[in-house]
Amino acid sequence: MSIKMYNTLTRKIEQFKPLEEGKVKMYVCGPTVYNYIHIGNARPAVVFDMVRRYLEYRGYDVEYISNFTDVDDKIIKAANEMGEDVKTISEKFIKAYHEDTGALGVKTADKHPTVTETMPEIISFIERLVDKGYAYESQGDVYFRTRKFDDYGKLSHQSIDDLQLGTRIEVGEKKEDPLDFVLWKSAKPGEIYWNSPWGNGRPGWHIECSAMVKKYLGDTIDIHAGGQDLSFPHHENEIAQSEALNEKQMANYWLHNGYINIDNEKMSKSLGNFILVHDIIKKFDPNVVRFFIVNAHYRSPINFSDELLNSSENGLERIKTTYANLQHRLDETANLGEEKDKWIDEIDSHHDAFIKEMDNDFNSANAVAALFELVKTANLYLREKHTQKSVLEYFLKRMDDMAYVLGIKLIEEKELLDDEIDGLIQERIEARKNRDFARADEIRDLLKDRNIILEDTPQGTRWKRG
RNA sequence: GGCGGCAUAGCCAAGUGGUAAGGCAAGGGUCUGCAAAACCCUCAUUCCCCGGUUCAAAUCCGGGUGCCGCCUCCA
Repeated sequence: MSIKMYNTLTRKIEQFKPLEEGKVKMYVCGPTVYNYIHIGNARPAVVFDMVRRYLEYRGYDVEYISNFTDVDDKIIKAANEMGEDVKTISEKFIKAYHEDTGALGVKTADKHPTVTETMPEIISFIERLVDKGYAYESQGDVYFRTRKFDDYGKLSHQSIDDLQLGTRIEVGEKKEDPLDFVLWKSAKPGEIYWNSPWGNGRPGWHIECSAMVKKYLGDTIDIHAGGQDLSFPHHENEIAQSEALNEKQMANYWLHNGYINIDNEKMSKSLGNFILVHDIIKKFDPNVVRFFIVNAHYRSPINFSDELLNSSENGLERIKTTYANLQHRLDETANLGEEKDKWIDEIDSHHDAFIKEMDNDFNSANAVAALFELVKTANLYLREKHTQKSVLEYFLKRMDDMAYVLGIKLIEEKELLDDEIDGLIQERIEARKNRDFARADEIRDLLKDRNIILEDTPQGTRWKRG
């Protein structure tokens, strides 16, 4: 068994073969940090974090890099509007990005390079493109000679001549050709700038990723990923820059995630239909948001609404309840010594299904279905009169494994109950023993008002937060 | 004008040639002191429409309809 993934470059699902056995070099385009991220920005962070987790789970050593664009027109604009400097703004939103994605269970990358700290490499990258004739200086700007790069359009499968027919490509007086794109922008008065061989200015948008990939991962990497809207022009331009300079394929596999929609339309800043992660996690457990995202295939568009989130919340609750029930039962169970039995085989079959689905282009929708099947099996097992510790532990282990890959948490931090509540629970247990059900129900209602839900099981009473 | 995606139950969503996963919601039942949780049963003779290929199509081919996206900053 091996992992397959859809490669935008070939438009096919391909067997994954890393450059180096057992290792994966992966780069994911990160955000421009001029605002809090919205759910649409969060999707690539979440789904490629899941890809990373899965590759690691399958034994790969993954080197994972994701950038922050911390200098850019939009940040300059935001800085001017807020009366702050660029650095203050970018630092603020880098911090916010880590908080928001962290809440969604996204692991920190091995390195989150910024444009500002990669400046020497960016400038040298551009210089070498100029030396090779792929770029030219024009009144303090530097442009890439798009037509000189023969493979231009290979990722988005656009013919360079069809692009010209589009009416939206700006001509620009400084360009030799309307298709040329900027590598270095000269600074306007008052703007933040760096010194360069072409005067004071700052990098264009695309060059940073080319420089960072080269610096941290090398000329050719295994996986380059990002949102679908980056495939053109961003990734196309990255390919042009990197392959023109390095004369090697930039990435073997290009992965792109689908959009998040609101009412079937792409969530975007310009439409104003975006929901900030910052805000939604005040309303829903971020764990629910994560579960919602991984519940669909990463390439499918997904609609986003409170109603759908509620549905996910209920589904996740079911999984968590089973997990808690397994743990509760574990405390009451001795190991009888019997080892191999049909339950173990059942667990294995669901785990195998999970692996098979994830192997197939990270089909987490089906992988979640496998998790639900495991939950169902666990619930059946929990109805047995006699359970074995080793089997319960194996259920928990496999649930842990799946939850790890999906990046969801199955366990709440159980804060300690205060003495009063604990006393009430004890009192109720006594009352039930004495068949004083009126008092028992009274206590249950009392606790319910305090958001403590009681469940009586043959193995005793357990509680959870509502 | 070019390139691409999608259309499956009340809702979400897999499935890309072998006879419709999974979840949410809903209804009925079992268990329970009552609940909760769980379990069982029911819930698409059918996959946007029309043709075609095939022993066999939601899946392949042709045509049509509708929605969405990229070609401009965008995850």
